[in-house]
Amino acid sequence: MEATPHLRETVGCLCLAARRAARAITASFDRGLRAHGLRSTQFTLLAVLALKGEQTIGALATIIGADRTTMTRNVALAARRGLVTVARDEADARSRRVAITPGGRSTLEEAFVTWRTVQHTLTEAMGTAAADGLRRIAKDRLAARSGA
Amino acid sequence: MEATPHLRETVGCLCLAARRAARAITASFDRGLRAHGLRSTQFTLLAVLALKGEQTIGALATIIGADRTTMTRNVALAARRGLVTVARDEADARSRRVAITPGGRSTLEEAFVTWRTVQHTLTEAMGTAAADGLRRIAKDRLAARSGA
DNA sequence: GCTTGATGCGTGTATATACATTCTTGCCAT
DNA sequence: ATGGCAAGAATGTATATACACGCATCAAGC
Repeated sequence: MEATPHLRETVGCLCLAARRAARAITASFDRGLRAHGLRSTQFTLLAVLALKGEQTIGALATIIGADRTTMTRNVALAARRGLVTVARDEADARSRRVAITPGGRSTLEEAFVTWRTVQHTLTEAMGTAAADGLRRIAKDRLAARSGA
Repeated sequence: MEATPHLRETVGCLCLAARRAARAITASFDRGLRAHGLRSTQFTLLAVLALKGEQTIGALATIIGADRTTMTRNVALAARRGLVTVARDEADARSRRVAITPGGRSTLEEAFVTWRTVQHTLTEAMGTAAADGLRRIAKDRLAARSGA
C-alpha cells in the first residue's frame, strides 16, 4: 500500500533501539531510586565520585560519556542539593574540582541497595550476554567519539 | 584507599551503559541528519508515520517507547515545522490523528540516505550481533513496561 | 611583560524526557 | 438523563541533553 517499501529498513534503526532501551532502563532505575530522592543521572555521578575520588567537570564528562556542558548543569544540580561540592583547583584556576560530600555518600550507600536490586532484575530479564553486549557498545562508542 | 569497595559493582551499571550508548549513537545520527534539518527523534517519528500511516499520539508513544506527554511535545514540534499534521479524530474527539505531510515525506526520503550510511557504519563498528542484541533489549524492555 | 593560541568552564537557546495534574470527551450503569 | 469513571491528550514543572558562543586562564614564544 505504501509507496515506500525501502523505508522498512528503518524498523531496525539503531538510534531508536538505543534510545528506547535507555528510556526503559532509566525508568526502571528511576522508579527504584526515587525513594532515595535520586535519579539515574545523579546516582551515576555520585558513584563515579565515590569510586574515583574528586574529578574535574571535563573528566566527569569523559568518564560518563556526556557533553561537558551537560555535566556542568548536572553537577550544579547535585551541588545545590548538597550531594557534592565544587571548588576551584588551586593549581589551575580554570578547573573545578568536584567532590562527593558525606551526605552524598550516605545517600549513595542507601541507594546502592536499591540499585543492586534493579541491576540484578534487569540483568536477568535481558540475560548476561545482552548486558555485556550493552556495556561493550557503551565503551566502544565512547572510543569512536574521539576517533571519527 | 576508598572505604567503599562494594561500590565497584556500579562500574557495570546498566543504566550508565544504556544512556552512554544512546548518547553516542544519537550523536552519530544527529550529526548526519543535521544536513537535512532533522534530529534523531524527528527522523524516527517521520519514519514510523511513513511506514504505518497516521497514528494517534498514544499509539506513537507506544510504538516509539516514550511517554505519551513526551510524544505530545515531539509531535507539536514536528507540526510547527510542517513535517506532520495533527487533526481531531472524527470518530473520537479525544484522539489526535497525526499524519506525515508531503514535505515531511520529502525530507524523510532525503534524510534516509544519510541515515542508511550511519546505520551501516555503526552496525559495522559494533558488529551485527551487538546490534541485534540492542534491538532485542529495546523490544523486551518495552514489554516489561506494561507487565511490571 | 605581552601576544597568541589552547584549554577548561559557564550561558543562551532549543530540544528531549517524564511525572503530576488537569481538561475534555466517551461510556456505562442505574 | 445523568453521575461517575475511564480514556486520550495537554500543561506545569523539573531535569537531561547538546551546540554555539563567550569568558577566564594557562602556556609558549618573543
